Amino acid sequence: MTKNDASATAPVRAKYLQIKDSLLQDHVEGKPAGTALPPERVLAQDFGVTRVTVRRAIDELESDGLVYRIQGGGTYTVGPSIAKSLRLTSFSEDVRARGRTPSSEVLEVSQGPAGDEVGRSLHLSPMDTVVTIRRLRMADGEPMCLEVCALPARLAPGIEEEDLTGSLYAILSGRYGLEPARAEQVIEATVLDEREAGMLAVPPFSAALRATRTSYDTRGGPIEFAVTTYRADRYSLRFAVRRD
Amino acid sequence: MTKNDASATAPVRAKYLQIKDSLLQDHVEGKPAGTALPPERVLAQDFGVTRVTVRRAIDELESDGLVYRIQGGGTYTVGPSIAKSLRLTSFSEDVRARGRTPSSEVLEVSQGPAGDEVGRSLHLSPMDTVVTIRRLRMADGEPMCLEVCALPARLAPGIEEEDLTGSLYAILSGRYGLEPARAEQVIEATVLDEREAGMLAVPPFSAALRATRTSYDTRGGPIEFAVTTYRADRYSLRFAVRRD
DNA sequence: GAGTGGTCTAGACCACACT
DNA sequence: GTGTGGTCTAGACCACTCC
Repeated sequence: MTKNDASATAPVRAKYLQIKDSLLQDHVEGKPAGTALPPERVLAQDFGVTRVTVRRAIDELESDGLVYRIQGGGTYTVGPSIAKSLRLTSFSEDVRARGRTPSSEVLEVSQGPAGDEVGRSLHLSPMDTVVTIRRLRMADGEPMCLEVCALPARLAPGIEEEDLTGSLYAILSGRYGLEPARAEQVIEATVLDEREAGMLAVPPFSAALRATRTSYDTRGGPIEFAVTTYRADRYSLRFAVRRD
Repeated sequence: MTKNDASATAPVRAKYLQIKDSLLQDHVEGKPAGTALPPERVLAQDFGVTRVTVRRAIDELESDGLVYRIQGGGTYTVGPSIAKSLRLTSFSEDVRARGRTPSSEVLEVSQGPAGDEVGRSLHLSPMDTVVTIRRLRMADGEPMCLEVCALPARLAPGIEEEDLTGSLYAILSGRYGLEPARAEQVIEATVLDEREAGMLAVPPFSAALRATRTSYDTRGGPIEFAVTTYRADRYSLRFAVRRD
């Protein structure tokens, strides 16, 4: 038996994550802003763990921007309006989390040399081969963003034959054992040209958010370089920051 | 004596933060990407602390996007190109951190009713009085962003008489004892109108990043609602995300 | 198997808020 | 003073990587 009582085959889920989920359900979700959580010492007793473990769970909630702590005062909920945190999620996951249905139109799948920028980002030589996938991504059939994604061809041989209308992360994980673990991301503002605006069904020269992301797998190697252009009228980035 | 050997008057700096700084200096800054840090157990011995404390320091570096960990493998630097994290910083601090000199032109200081959006954000009634400060902010004399900031008049009486060309956070902290501790922030893309573009010295209809921020002090109350419009050609947001 | 990071325990003391 | 969150210790075992 493992240290957790999860069923034999299920992967072990850390206690602090279980406690996080439990706190989320019992003391955060649906609560008005400013609702106090029970003291850490009480929670520790309730859950039968040490205070360190409870704190770990609350650390997670805090960095998700869901609660805040006041030293000597207590821990309080932030309220229902502020939610979405900065996790590495795929477009498909993102859209589903908002209760909508993701779909994609594949505009282009090609192979070719990485070139300068992509090569540098993926730790490849500019002449190494990458697979480039260009997609228009939609939520409930409404265009949301344009995505151009480059993968080292060596890491995902034969990916051109896959159904690329769904989650790329699911394919990378399922077929190639590549698990995205972290990413570096740059967010910029840009103006759409006529072609882009047409595909996104907005007036030309509309504003857009551009996210340029390099994803790394659990072993630390780069596996994806993607540039995603989001409609400014449908997408914004919301997060909590702390001062320290 | 306190638990730290800091000089008597200096505020105590937590060990894990001291260790973070030390690691930053000795094993991160200036190191090529992929450089391994010493094992946590070794660092613990070197610093004369437990492994938990060392881990805490490395947790910070990791959430700053400066290093990444591979279970069973080690801890490695991300490299020099990726840096800036998501801390709550003022424009002045931000610009200085980039080695440039901040300045501001105060365009307007006024008092009036909060109105709907501002009132809601600051937990005030729409009729409560707020001080509105509109500034053009510059780095080395070059216009970088337009900022409109609203404060509850009750919290900062007489702030109109202060010199507002510098850091607002410094005034809030120094004169009013208000210490911003956390904030909620929304990032959007927008297009500048002629007036805004003129002030920022860019062509009309250029793209811009708009950050809408509500800041809270250490006691949990909202103290500032600010909308900042950044030139897209001078500002981008760079950060690391994890999958979990 | 040896070494690494990931999680957890059972305490302790400090700093701060509230009354 | 009492209660809260913030930091720290000195261990332990687990999961994973690399050889």
